[in-house]
Amino acid sequence: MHKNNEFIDKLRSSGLRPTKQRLKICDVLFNREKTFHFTINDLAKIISHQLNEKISLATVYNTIHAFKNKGYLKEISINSDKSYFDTNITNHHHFFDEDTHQLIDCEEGDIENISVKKNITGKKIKSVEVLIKVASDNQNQN
Amino acid sequence: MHKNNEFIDKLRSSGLRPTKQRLKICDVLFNREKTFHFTINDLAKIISHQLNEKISLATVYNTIHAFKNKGYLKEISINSDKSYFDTNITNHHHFFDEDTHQLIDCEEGDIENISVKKNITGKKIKSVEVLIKVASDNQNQN
DNA sequence: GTGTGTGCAAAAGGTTTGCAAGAAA
DNA sequence: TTTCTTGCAAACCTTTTGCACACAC
Repeated sequence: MHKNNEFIDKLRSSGLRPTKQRLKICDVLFNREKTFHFTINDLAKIISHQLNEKISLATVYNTIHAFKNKGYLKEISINSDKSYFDTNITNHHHFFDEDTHQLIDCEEGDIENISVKKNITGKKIKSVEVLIKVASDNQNQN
Repeated sequence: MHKNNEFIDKLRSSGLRPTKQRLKICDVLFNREKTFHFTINDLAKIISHQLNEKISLATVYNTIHAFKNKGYLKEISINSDKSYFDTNITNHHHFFDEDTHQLIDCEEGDIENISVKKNITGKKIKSVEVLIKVASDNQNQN
């Protein structure tokens, strides 16, 4: 919780009021060394079980969407029943482990730059995402 | 409906009984020139509104999953509230138009081969999918 | 005090499931 | 007749919404 003031500034500077709930979520998401991949459900579980705090699900959804809109989180394109988010907002790609349903960041250099040679008339490229699905050798393909 | 026998053989050969419903769905999906991208809802609408036939939603889900498992369809990785399927089962990538929610196939050559330089220990790469999100120039980014 | 944010419960939307009736082999 | 498939409704899960109350400023 030692980055609290940092979080308060961050929220204030983007027009979000630094409420208790938002600060708690900041603490879970951003007060860590490594990137964090999660679903809303993951996050809610961490808050309620691990931290024994109670934040309404609706508030978690609200906050995550607010953070995403402010650019503090990225949503990852995976075909899944739930949405996955990533605290790493740099341009990067992902491995998705089909056995464990875990995401792993690709680092720069793991994949060469993608050059897209086709244009859609009147449209601009907003993002290019690569998803590499992996599974144990003796697993049936998705 | 002139490919009916072909469909019957296809289904039989993969251990699926060629029922009226499955043949109708085959007709909608595979009796066309170009690739077809769709959601279950799209498909159900075509069947009920356009063709005025009645197939239970559960059966549509059943059939699409069976077809996917047999390799007749591909599911596309998009973060969306619904699942998108593709009748083009070759290795290829996609544009996703954020304005219209339409998918467009990338043809071979539109994107250079992706070389993945990282390995996940004990895991095998099952697929590499590229998703290029596009939108009108004056649109806010996703 | 004003405007935002929170929490709860209800609703919505997509997908899955259980089971009885029907069709294919 | 045996096995697979269908259809319906209910259940399930994630996500969204409406509204009263509480909190930040």
